[in-house]
Amino acid sequence: MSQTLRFDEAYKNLNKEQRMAVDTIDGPVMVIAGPGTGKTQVLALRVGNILKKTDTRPGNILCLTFTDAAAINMRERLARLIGAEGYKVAVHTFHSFASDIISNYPEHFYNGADFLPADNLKQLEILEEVFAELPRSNPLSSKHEDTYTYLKDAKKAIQSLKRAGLSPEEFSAIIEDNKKSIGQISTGIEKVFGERLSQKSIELATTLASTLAEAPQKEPRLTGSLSHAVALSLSRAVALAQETGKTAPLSAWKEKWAKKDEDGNRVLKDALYVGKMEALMFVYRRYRELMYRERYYDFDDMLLDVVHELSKNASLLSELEERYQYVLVDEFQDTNDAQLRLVRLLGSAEVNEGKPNIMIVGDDDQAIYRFQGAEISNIIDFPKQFAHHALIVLTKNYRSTQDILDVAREVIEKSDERLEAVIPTLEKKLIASRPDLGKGNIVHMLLPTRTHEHAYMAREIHRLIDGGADPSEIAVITRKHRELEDIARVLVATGIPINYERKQNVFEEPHVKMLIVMGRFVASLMRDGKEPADHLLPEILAAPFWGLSREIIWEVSVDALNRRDRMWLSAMREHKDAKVRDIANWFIRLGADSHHDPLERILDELIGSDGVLLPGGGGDEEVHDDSLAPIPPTGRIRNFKSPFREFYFGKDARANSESAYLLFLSSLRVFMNTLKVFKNGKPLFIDDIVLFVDMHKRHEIALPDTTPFVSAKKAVHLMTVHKAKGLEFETVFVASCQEEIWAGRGFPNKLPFPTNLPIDPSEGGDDRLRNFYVALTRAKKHLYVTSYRKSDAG
DNA sequence: CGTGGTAGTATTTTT
DNA sequence: TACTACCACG
Repeated sequence: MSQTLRFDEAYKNLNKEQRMAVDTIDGPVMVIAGPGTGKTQVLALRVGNILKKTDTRPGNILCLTFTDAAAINMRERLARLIGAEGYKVAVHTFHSFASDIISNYPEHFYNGADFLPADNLKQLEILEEVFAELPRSNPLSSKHEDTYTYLKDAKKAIQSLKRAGLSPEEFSAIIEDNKKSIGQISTGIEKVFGERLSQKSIELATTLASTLAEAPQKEPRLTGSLSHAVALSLSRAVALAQETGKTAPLSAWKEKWAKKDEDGNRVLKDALYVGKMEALMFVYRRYRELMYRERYYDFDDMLLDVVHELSKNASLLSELEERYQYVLVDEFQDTNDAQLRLVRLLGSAEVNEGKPNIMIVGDDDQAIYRFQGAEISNIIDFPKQFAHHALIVLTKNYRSTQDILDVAREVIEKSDERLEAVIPTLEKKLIASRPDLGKGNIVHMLLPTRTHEHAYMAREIHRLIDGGADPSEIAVITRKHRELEDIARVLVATGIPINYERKQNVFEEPHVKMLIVMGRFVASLMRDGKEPADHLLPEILAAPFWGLSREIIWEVSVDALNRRDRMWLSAMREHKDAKVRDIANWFIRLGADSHHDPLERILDELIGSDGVLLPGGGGDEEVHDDSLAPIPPTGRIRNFKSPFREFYFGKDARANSESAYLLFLSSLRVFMNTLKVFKNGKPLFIDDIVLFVDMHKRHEIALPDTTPFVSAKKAVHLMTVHKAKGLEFETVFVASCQEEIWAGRGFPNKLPFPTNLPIDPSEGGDDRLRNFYVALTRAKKHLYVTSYRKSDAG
C-alpha cells in the first residue's frame, strides 16, 4: 500500500472527535485523551495532515515526548503512516531537544566549552564540597557519622527547583521577598491564634485574612506573594467557620499553617524554615558555580539552561520559533514548570498574536509523575494560559469493556483536581467502543493475608492459562516493587512464566558481589607494605565454585589460628591440599600482576574467562608471560584457572539458568561502563574497584540495571503502575488494594519550601487516586482487584 | 464537645 | 517531619 493510501485509510477510520483534532491545524489546541482513546494515532495523523494541507516541511514540526520509548514509538508510527518523510519530523524527548539546542548553538552555552554529564556520584561529591564550606552555625551543616544529614535533602530540593525552572537568583528573589512580610504575618497570627480559639477568633481571623489580602500581589503561580497564599487559605477557613458557626475549620488551619516557636509564640510555619531556605539558596548557588567550574552539568541543567538562555536571547528564540512552526506535546499532564516554560517560549513570537500553533495532548486523570516535578496545574490551567484555544475531548475508548470504564470512573470522580471541576461543560465519560470484546469479569477478592492473596493470583493465572489465555496478555500491577518481588517468587515457584523488568542494584547481583570481594582482596595484595585483607578470605573460600569442602576450610582456619601471624593466606600456602595452595599463590600472583595489568585482564582471570566476557582482557598470552611479574610464576600457578565461570555459567549450569547468566553479563557491563565514566576514560586498575564501590556505598547510591527477568517468551507481565502507563492487557490483576499500600504516607520532607512556592514533589492526596485509576484502566476485559485483611505484622 | 499537648510510628514511584 | 491516637481540660 502506498504511503498516501495508508494515511488516507487511517484518516478514514478516525471518529468524529479524533478527526476534529487532526483537522484543527492552527492555533492552540488542547486534546483531552483518556485511556485507550487513540491519542498516539491522532498525534501522528495530525503531523501527516499538516504536511498534506500546508507547505510546511517535516523538519519544521516538533513533537515532544517524555520517554525515549515514546519518541521511538512516535517516529515509527509516523514512518508507517507517511513514509520516509516521517523520519525528518523533529521527534524529541524534552531532554534530547534541550541537549540538541545546546550542541547546535554552542556559542550560547557554557562559552562553547564541552561539558560532561555528571552522574549521581559526581553530583553528591560536588555537593559535599559545598557543604564543607558551610560554617558550623549554618542550619544545614549538621553531621552524623561523617555524612551531612541534609546532603540528600539538599540534592532533592535543588532538583525540584531546577525542574520548576527556577535559577538560584529567582529562588533567592522569592526568599528575600518572603522575609520582608513573614514577621508581619506572624504577628497577625499570634494575635488571632495565640489564645484558645473561641467565637471571637472567627471575627479576628476575618480581619486578618482581609488585611493580608491587601498586600501587593505579583505575577503567576510560582511567584505569588506569601501574604496572598496565607490570605487565600485563611479566608477559605474563615468562610467555613462562619457558615457552620464553629471554630473547627480555624483549628485545622492553625494546625496546618502555624506552629509555636522557641518562645512559645504562634508563628507562620514558614518563619521557622527561613534559615534553612537561605542556607539552601547559598548551597544551590555554590553548587551551580562548582559544577560550572569543573565543567559538569546534570540532567535537569539542560532544560534549565535552555529555558534561561531563550528567555534572554531574543535572536536565538526567534530562530527556533521560525524553525518549529508547529509544536505538539504528548502527555502534557506530565510536564514540569521548566518544560511548560519552554513550550510557552516556543510559541511566544509576536506573529502568533497569542495563538501559537501548539497542540497539547494529555489526560489530567493520568497525572502520576508529581514526584518528578510534574505539575498537574499545567494542564488544568491551559485554558487560562492560552485564551483562544480549541478544546477537543476524546471519549470513545477502544480498549476496555464499559464495566471496567465505569468502575474506573467511579474511582477518579472522587478527585477534585480535575478539568471537569474547572470546565463545567466538559464531559469526560468514556464510552466503550470495542463490541468485539464481549463480556468480561470484574472480580474483587478480599483474602485473609498477603500469602493467601499471592496464592490466589497464582491459582487464578494457572486457570486462565490452562483455559487457553495468552500469558503475555496477563499483567500483575502493583504500587511498589516490594510487592512484585514477592509475587514474582510465588509465580515462578508455581511454574508460571514471568517477565519482570525490575531495577536491580548491580552491587547486589550475587556474582558481581563475589567479584567485588575478590577484587578487594587482590587489591589489598598489590599495595606493598600493607596488610593483605585476610578477613575477606573466609567469605571468598566459602563460595561454592572453588569446590572446597567445609572440612578443608575449617582446617585452614585452625592452621591460621595456630600460626604466629594468624593469617589464612599463609596457612593456605602451606596447606596439604594442592588446590588450596594454588588458590593462595594465584591470588598473590594476581596481586602482583595488578601493578601493571589493566583491570579488565585481572577481572578476566578472576572470572576464569578466555577474554570472552570483557574486551581487551584475557586471550593474549604475550602480555601475560611478561617478565615484569615480580613473583616468578611456576608452571603450576600459571596454569591455574578460576573455576568461577565454568561453575556458574558452564555448559551444564547455563542450561538451567540462561536468564541468570544474561543478568550477570548485563550487570557486569553496567558496572564496567559506570566505572569507565567514573575514571573519565583513563585506564582502570583493580584498586579503582575498591574506591568506586566504597564511594557508592558511602553515599548509598545503587547502580541500576534494568535488564528484564524473562523466564519465557510468552510470560505474565509484572510491573508497577508507573511502568504500566500507556500499556494494555486482556487481563489485569491489581494487587494489594489497601489504603496503606496505594494511599500510604510518603517520605517526610526535611527541607519544606515556602508555602507560596508549591513545588514539593511529594504526592498529594489525589495522586494516589490517579495511580489507582491508571492501574484499573490497563485492563481490556478481565479485571481482578485483590486485597488482604491482615498485614504481615498482623 | 472541641481543643491542645504528648507519645508513638512510618518511611515510593523513575526520565 | 507529619500524621494519628489518646487524654486532660475548659
